[in-house]
Amino acid sequence: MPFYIDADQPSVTSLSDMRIFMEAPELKSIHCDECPIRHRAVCAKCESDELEQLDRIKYYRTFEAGQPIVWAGDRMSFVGSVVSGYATLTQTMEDGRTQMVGLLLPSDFVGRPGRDSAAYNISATTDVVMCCFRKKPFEDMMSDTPHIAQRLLEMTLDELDAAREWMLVLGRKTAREKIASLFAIIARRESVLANTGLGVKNVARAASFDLKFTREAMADYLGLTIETVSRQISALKKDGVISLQGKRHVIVPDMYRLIDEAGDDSDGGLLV
Amino acid sequence: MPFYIDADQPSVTSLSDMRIFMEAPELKSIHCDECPIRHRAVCAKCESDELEQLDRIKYYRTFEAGQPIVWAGDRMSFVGSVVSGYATLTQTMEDGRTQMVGLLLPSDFVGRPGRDSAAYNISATTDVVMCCFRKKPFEDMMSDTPHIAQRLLEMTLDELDAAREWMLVLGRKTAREKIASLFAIIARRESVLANTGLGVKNVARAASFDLKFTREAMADYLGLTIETVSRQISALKKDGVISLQGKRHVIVPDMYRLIDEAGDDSDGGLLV
DNA sequence: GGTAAGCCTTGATCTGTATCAAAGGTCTGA
DNA sequence: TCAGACCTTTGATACAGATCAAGGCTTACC
Repeated sequence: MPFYIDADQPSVTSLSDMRIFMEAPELKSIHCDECPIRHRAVCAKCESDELEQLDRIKYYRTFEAGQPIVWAGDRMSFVGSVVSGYATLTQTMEDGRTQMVGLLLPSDFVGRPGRDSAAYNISATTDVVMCCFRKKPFEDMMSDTPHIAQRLLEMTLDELDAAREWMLVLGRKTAREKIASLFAIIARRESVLANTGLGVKNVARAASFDLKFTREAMADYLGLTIETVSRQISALKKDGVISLQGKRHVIVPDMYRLIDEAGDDSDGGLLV
Repeated sequence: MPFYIDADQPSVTSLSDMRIFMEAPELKSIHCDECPIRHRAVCAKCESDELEQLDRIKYYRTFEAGQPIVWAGDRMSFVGSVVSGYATLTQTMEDGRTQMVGLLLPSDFVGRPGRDSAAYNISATTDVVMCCFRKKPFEDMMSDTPHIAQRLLEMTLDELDAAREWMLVLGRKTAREKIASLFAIIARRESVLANTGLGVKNVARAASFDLKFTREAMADYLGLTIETVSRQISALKKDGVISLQGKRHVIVPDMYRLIDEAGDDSDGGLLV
């Protein structure tokens, strides 16, 4: 199948970055220096000798959209970074209720050093390329070189903050606020300036993005049903907070309005 | 006011541990070797020379039950560990809706190295003793000695797991399951064997604990109202899942039953 | 002993979201 | 071109939990 080209994520993985993977089926050949996530992933603080060492123990794997990467409880022989694409962490109850508990974007880390079975289901939402390290050599490197552990700590603290923001969304926000919050988060992370024909004055307030999620994935993210997700999206559209091109492309004419709908007191700082 | 004696937490801070603090108003005099959280806090992996170094930069602070420790947005000049008592992290929306996003028990770490304002409200639920380090010297030590950062990484990863479990509770569980989940978590962490008169055979399944929280705090933890919390506790009592001594002491005759009510597929392993 | 302030419980009613149901789009493959 | 699968939307109805309201219990203080 053709490789998924994510034209809406120019800052993260540009088209030319992706070509490296598309045109090199032998993925192992990409050197860390040329890696699109080099400066944001777990390797961000590594010196060039450390990078060499990582380079030797790494290998690439690809996962097709919709496919599981690991199941909760499975033995995990590797850890690694998402190079391109989206993946999700989900928890499931016996009766099938499921809750998404993590969202993995390019540069995010997968797996927990020191634990050998997965705690959550991980699955690919879009096609995903991962840079993997066998667990043992990676853990050895971690205890030798502090740069990896330092970066991992920073990243984990950021994830914890994100999880706590999300807890407020799950516990206290209405369905409409939940949808607005989700859109605000996505827009913050990967919006492109929207050409909405609103004129120069409003360009800075506008944004647009492709929704990588089905209604079901959004429902699992927000603790809602797909029907409620659908209704609230329709309502936001009717009220002019967003507009849609097709079912998956969202245009936000005024980010401040969207953030207001999300009920966040964290203000326009989001747009910086 | 007299120091709060937490007789239900023998494994964490024994009565005699507490006397150290009660009888020594000049708290600074306690040496790390005698510290009740020495082997579980951020200092757990430190060698004796590192401990000496920490000893020199630490100081103790106490907070009364109900008092704020820091407000979100405030400048935070210190980081530290909870030595005894309970504290909570909460987020608040403009209109007053609040969600608890973290629970701080003895040995838990407060503050984020590298950030200088608090992201959440932190307040003391019971009387709290904290072991504090001024931020700058602590950060300097962190970059010199890997043991602190290593331990902090472990602890942060554990907190992230707890936050994700909590997200499932908030997003997908019913009110009754939420209460049962909360009780199961508390019981797991600090239950004492209950003398419920059920006979030897059932002792291992039984547990009891003091609720340190008001109904309001539980509601903020679980994303419910106080009325719903109250009703669900009454219902669990009526159904024999728990019984109460006064309003705050909970007896669980059968932990398996409680865990079943919580809807967790994570099974009896919790009791180990 | 009386009263005020907190906290908790319980009842009545309302409402936001889930559930049940049907139908419209879009894409794929025969 | 059609059938089938999947995703999405929309309507009707049900229900869990919120909201509004009242009263009980405990503790503190005058």
